[in-house]
Amino acid sequence: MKAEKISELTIDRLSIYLRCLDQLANKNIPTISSQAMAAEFKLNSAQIRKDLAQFGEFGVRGLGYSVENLRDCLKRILGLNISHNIGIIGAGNLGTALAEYEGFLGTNFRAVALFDNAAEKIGKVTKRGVPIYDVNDLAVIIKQTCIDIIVLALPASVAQHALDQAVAAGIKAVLSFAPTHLHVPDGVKLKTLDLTVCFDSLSHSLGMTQCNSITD
Amino acid sequence: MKAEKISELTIDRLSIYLRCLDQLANKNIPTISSQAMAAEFKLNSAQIRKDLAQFGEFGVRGLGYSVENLRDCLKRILGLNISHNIGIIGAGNLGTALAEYEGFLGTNFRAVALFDNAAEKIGKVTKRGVPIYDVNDLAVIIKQTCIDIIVLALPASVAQHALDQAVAAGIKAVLSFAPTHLHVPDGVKLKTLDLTVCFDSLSHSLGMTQCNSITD
DNA sequence: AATTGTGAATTCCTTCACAGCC
DNA sequence: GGCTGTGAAGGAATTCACAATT
Repeated sequence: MKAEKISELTIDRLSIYLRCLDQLANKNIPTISSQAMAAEFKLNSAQIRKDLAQFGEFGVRGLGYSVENLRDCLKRILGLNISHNIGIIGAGNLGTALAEYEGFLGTNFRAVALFDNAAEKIGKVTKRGVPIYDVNDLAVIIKQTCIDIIVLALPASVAQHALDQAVAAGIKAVLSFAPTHLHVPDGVKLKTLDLTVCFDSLSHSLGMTQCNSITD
Repeated sequence: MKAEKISELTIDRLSIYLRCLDQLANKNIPTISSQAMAAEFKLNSAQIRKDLAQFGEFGVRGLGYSVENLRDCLKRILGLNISHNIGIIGAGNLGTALAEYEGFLGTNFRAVALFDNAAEKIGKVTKRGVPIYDVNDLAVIIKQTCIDIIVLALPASVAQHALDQAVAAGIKAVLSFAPTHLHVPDGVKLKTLDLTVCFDSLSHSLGMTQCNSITD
């Protein structure tokens, strides 16, 4: 195991590998080689080995990897051995949908709070029982309910302000859906899922196919 | 302008540049240099120039770029001169939220249809009036309503099947929220927004800060 | 004088290929 | 024999630095 800085791309792939291993475990496959895994899930075997090797020597030469063991190791590396409570700022359509998101079921992520500034929303709960708090109480609720991940599901214009409040309250991990560039201090991890960029990119690809016929 | 293959990263940045230019246009700034733009929006000026240069010579040496002109050019490159109708497969929390997504307002993307297989949902409309169709009628509705972009907002287990149906109906651009690897034929553009990977990555970053104190 | 567009340099990521090990 | 872990090679993306241009 090296002390080098590990790239974001590697971390994202660990999550993919873990998903693959979960499927293998469900099929009661005890052991798998990087090549077999690469073939089954359309990956590159060298990359799997390189990625894993950055965290230790999990494999056995001549045999491959123990599915169960590797799964446990990846879970620990990804911090999935402990539960995470998620707070979502912005109780609009997207924020509420995320609070109810079925994809959290069976994982150890749990949406425990929504925050908004609209008086008519504050105090209510979602269908599944996630309470909506006043965003002014952000810091208090974060502490009370042990929130360690904040999701920003609000307009770009107010995203930085909400982010600053979350950071001031001690939050170190943020997922933003706001289509804008945000600034965070060192030590705070920010991921941005920019739907505008996604759709623009799809729009571009559609234009490409047209250009072939128009020859502009 | 070169005929080289343009990277996805470049396209995604064009979308960012366009957003910046929109802001500059709002401030009635007629002209901007790559350096000024880089400084204002925390970008790299050389990268801006390289990205743009792949599509033509939009700037004037000594002066910079015309905000209005560059904006129009980027819109055309990104295919934003024409409107796009979006169909969303999966009328669950996420799918419905996307159909109502405020971020589409003021753009030329419009969610025009939801698809589901749950009898109790089919035939209804969302608050903003997006109709929910039977997913079996996918091909017909795609043609009728001129849908050119499909969003997959359904469980991983059924995503590939739905995708295949959309592709069979002639769809060339797909955004998937399903946390699974999907296969598309050549000529079809697929973007995957994997929330599982995002949260796992955030979880990992939280673990890192702990390691500093525990020194494991 | 100022700024673009771009070759060269650099950094980062992926893939290859094989020594070392089981 | 088969597979891992890894140095080396190859490729891709970013950044530098400057000649060309207005």
